[in-house]
Amino acid sequence: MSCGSEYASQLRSRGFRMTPQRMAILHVLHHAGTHLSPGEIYRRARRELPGITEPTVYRTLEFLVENSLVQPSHSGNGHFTYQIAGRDHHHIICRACGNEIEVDHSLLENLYQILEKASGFRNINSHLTFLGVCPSCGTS
Amino acid sequence: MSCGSEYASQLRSRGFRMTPQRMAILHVLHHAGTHLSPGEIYRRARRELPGITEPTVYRTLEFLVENSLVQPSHSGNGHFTYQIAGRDHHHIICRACGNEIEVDHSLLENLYQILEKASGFRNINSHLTFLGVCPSCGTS
DNA sequence: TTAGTTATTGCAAAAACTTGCAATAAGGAG
DNA sequence: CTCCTTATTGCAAGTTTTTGCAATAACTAA
Repeated sequence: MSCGSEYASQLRSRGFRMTPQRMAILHVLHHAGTHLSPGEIYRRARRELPGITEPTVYRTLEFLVENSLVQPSHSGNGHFTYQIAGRDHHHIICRACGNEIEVDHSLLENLYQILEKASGFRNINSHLTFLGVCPSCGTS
Repeated sequence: MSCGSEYASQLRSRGFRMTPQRMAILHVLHHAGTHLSPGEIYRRARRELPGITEPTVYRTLEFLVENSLVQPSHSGNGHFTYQIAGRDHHHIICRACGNEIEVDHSLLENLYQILEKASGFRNINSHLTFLGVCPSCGTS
């Protein structure tokens, strides 16, 4: 709960409220160290706050993403996975074994500028997931 | 159906079969001109093949992706969307209005090489979806 | 501290997606 | 053309995700 008040004031300053449900989910993500699926988040949050419901978890995650406290990323299979917002990074998942590594955002910064210039879009900031074949699965 | 036999032989040469269900889905995607959600594909395919079922649509899409006849991409909300495989491109979706444009893959080619060199992964070929703010929604 | 406003939650039901398994039918062999 | 093998489908039931709405409770202001 050390970080709770930090999150709380971030939300309050934008006119939102801190609730036990949001705390529980933030706590789960804060201590997970990696991204989790909504189902897994629900299961863990329930340990801290037994009454929490699934719809609340889904809505809360969406809310926290909109407020930049949580970062969504794509799992290989087309679903979202969530982690606490922090250092900007991306993922590469091995198409063969599912193994996954992080890529620092600095490698992509250049591309983002090119994209913004070419498209006219501004403020591009997606978290990306690449699929490839990892060194140990590489055949040829 | 002009293109059907083309697809059929591609599958048969790999030991798979061409079926009315696969034909219907390929036909839908071939004529859509854009990416569609599984639900929308199901609805349209049913017009061509009334008996087709939802599980078949989901399984077929996954199958066609694995065989590179269909290209999956992420919609802004975390779900998959599908289109006929063809010219390599990516998407930028406006976070505000949902408007969406295509970006040619050539802009990213450089990045892919950098990523492969930096990570040791090979054969990186994801279709990417970026989120940004489009020119007409840009405020400041 | 209390009362009021309204953001947020839980409930219930729907929609979207997945899975296992028996029945079917595509395509090759004879 | 007919039979056989087995890839593929449909069915039925499960899980996951979404939605609407009434009840609740966080925060603000007095």
